[in-house]
Amino acid sequence: MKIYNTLTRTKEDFIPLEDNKVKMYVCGPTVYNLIHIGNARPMICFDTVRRYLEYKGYEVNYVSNFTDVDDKIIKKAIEEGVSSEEISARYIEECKKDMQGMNIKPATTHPLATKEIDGMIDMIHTLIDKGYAYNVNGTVYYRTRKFEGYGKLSRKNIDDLEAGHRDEAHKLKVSGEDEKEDPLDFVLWKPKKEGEPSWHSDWSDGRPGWHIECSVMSKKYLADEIDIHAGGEDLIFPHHENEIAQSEAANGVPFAKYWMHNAFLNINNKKMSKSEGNFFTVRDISQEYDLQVLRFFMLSAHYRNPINFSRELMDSAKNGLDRIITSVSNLKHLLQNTKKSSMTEEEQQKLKETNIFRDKFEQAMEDDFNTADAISAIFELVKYINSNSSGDNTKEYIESLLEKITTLTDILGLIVEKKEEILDSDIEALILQRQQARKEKNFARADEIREELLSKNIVLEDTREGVRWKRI
RNA sequence: GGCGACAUAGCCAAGCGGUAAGGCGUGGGUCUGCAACACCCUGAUCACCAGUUCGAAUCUGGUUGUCGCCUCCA
Repeated sequence: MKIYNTLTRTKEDFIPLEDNKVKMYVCGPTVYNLIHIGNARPMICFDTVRRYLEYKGYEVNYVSNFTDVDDKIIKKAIEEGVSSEEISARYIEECKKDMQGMNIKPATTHPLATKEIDGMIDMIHTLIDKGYAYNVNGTVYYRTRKFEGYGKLSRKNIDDLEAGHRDEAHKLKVSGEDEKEDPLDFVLWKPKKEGEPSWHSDWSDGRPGWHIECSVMSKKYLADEIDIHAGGEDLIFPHHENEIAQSEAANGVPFAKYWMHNAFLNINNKKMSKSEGNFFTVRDISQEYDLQVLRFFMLSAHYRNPINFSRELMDSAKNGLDRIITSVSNLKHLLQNTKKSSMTEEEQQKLKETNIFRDKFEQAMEDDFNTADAISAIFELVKYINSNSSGDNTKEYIESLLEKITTLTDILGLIVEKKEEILDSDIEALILQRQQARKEKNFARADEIREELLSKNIVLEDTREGVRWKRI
């Protein structure tokens, strides 16, 4: 299996630190609002990575945090006149609902920054002791130049960073800037301002900087050295660069073996932002589409390529996903009509042929999780199934086909089996009435009933094996 | 200014040196009482220029264009 490692900018063979185990950390959202569809991309991509690793037999310890102390949370709390905890608790709940809709597995652990303050204080002490950090009037800074490998992930030259101050940014002097030994230094601990949540420390009553939390949670719930650290590409600098500086200086071992970063999701080729008015939450999208469509859409491109989001592309994704769902529901429908008997020789042969699609799927996933290619293998399997299954087949054969395809869709986290829904008895009666009318060639009445059911979002499809219906 | 990514049919998107996967859409056909589903058929020489090679969408150099990071941000 190959993984593109941002650290080396090459695809590398994946070799876990511990046999059959994977320690994986994914930077999670700051919970000050409903998550947006941009937040959804890393969640979906790396959930899929996890699912494939598990399919391959690895035991995955998957940790993803919620950042629940932050300027934006505090701001929102002040606006609403409630506590920061209330804001973060609310949006963690909402986030979990969205994740469920997108069929994202809960992490092994979802740590909260505010519950890990002690660990952060400990690590900051270690960094100070080792000379990598210093306290100025209650604010603790990381001594960036002291860390030799600084810039190795983002490939930034430490001197360019200073010289390259952008014009606008230059004017915005952060308060406390003058206290730093070096403009490059970043905050590990800052004193509270009036009304802000705070914790006691030797330096001041205050709160941690953003970067330290991931270093600490990764260490606590995984290990000093982990296999995979992932997140959006914008986190490469400064967030992940700083995490490396903190963790490696404190722990004395490499932080993460593989760094994975997903590209952005854009709207009309522009970065999504509130000021542009092209901002969508996952909740917005769920009003109009099943979130499975969003998941399928995200996976239809490689995770390292930027993707564009639009209604047209979502509609296209919906139609594509429906093709897979239809094929699966067709198999389930056949299952109710096949005679129970063991597979014929011909069927066994055909089943064997489907292995090429599974192999193609795996090859795609082995190559840095090429989900776009993996999906094409699923479509080829769909076509094969549609052409090689009918009411004449045995139950065992149809069941095997069903298992083949759902194994693959499960890896991508796509739910393609619709729940068995009980039809209301009067709807069932209408379907029977329509069948009777068709038998009597009273097609006008038959169409009338179909229209009536359509108005209730029930679509009927007449097949050789009887009437199939679905909700739309 | 520094660093980086990308450019493949109407749209989306694989491809990583050997003569262009897949999906959506379009048009035609088969099946069907009709419809839907499904199936068959239908489309590109890969931004441009130059080079390396027996051979390039795939490698090198250049041109043009789009985007991202360098600042909170998935």
